[in-house]
Amino acid sequence: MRAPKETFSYPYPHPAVTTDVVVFTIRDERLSILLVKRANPPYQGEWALPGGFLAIDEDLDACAARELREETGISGVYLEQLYTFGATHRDPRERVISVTYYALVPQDALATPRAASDAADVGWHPFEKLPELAFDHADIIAMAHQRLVAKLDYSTIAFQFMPETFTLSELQCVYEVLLNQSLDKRNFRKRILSLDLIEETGKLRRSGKHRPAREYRAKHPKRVEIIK
Amino acid sequence: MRAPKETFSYPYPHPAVTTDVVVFTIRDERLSILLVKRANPPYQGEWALPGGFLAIDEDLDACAARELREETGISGVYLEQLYTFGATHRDPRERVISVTYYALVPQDALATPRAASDAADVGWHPFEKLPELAFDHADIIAMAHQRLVAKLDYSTIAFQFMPETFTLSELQCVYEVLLNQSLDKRNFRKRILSLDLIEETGKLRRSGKHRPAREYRAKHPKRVEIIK
DNA sequence: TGACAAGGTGTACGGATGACACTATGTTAT
DNA sequence: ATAACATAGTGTCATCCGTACACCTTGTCA
Repeated sequence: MRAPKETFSYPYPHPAVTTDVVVFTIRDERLSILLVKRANPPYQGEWALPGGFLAIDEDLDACAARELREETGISGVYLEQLYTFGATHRDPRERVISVTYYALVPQDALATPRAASDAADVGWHPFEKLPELAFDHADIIAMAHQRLVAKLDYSTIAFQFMPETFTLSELQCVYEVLLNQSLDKRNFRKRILSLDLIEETGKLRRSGKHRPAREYRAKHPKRVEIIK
Repeated sequence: MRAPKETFSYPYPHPAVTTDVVVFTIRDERLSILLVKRANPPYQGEWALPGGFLAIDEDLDACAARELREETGISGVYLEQLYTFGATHRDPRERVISVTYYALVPQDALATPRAASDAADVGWHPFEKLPELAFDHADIIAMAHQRLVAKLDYSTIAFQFMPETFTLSELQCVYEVLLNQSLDKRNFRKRILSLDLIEETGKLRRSGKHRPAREYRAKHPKRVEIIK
């Protein structure tokens, strides 16, 4: 991919810059994170966040989106810059600054992730039992989780986990998983509906041997608003 | 400072990494920002945020603290990473990724900033009437301000503007300036005291021809806590 | 047609929030 | 000495918001 033997020189040392992405989704009523198994050293064979080096003419956001797409096949999802990690020896090869992002993938995401060239494997891992991770990626995940949970309180970020249409029970389940506590059904519905962010599709969603539920959709599916 | 003629080569292009710092304080009951006038191109003679290139063996936080100290003489203040700006042509010289920070300086800060070698001038500018700024520094300031105001609501960050001892009226003034609205004196005192974060020094602060005020100090001056 | 399982609905209490006005005290000028 | 001044300091009440709580509805399936 890169021209061999060519080198790039600077009058003083430059660090490498990467982006890494913490990809969250909710699967089987558990918060899960997408990890790739590294095909190459360092940390060969260990699980890590999807990510990679910034191209010299590429915006940071574009790099995160590209790496996500290339390494996992996921695109078009909510993606937000998280924090920049730059401890001096976080990568054994050279000085690497990692601009980290987190992404939220709707539950249904067709994308069963596919492994890319530099990944031996790709897969979802429940947040509650993550494997050992390469680099400082465990720290990055911890910070992403903290940010995600904090944002539940004052934004509509949870909607980014929902498919195009969903039921109130499904939405409640997302909140319960993220907050790790059960919520009162009536209070939940009252609060959500008072936000005026969703509307009925008019259809019913049937699943299982019980009364079907009303189907809703977000009025502005891509928008994350600050509330209260 | 750097050895001349030495060069550093890499098999693929690396961006430069800088840190830039938005330094806030409150002066004369106005939110103000510390700017340096650039002594060298690009943007020579224009106002910019203090900041500079990351040393190859230096942590990001350390770089921000060092640049702040070198360019303005300020140290030992609250410093938090804000966001990383990396648009492809934000610096005309080469590709530059800026990891930005914001700092809060107590009102009394002895440090009348002194201009450093690569700055023609240093000075405080009221947030409400900033000059034209170099690079994308106006965007950085806008984001820092947004973050600061948001944090007022759910943390004790405002205390970082206070000197070691202060009166409740002075503290209220800080909140009023930051929120850009006046607050009810009784409700403000009730709320602040209920947080159990400050204690009386036992002394009185006299200023002007009127009743002296009780003096307080923060119980944990360096700590910023999340509240509510 | 009856058991099942989740869907869907309203009220009442308690704590927190916000509005509001007067007295206290040291300083300064006369 | 004392009176005017300017900021310090204090409590109550009404309203709103968050929370706790239980039963009927409706489609499915045996």
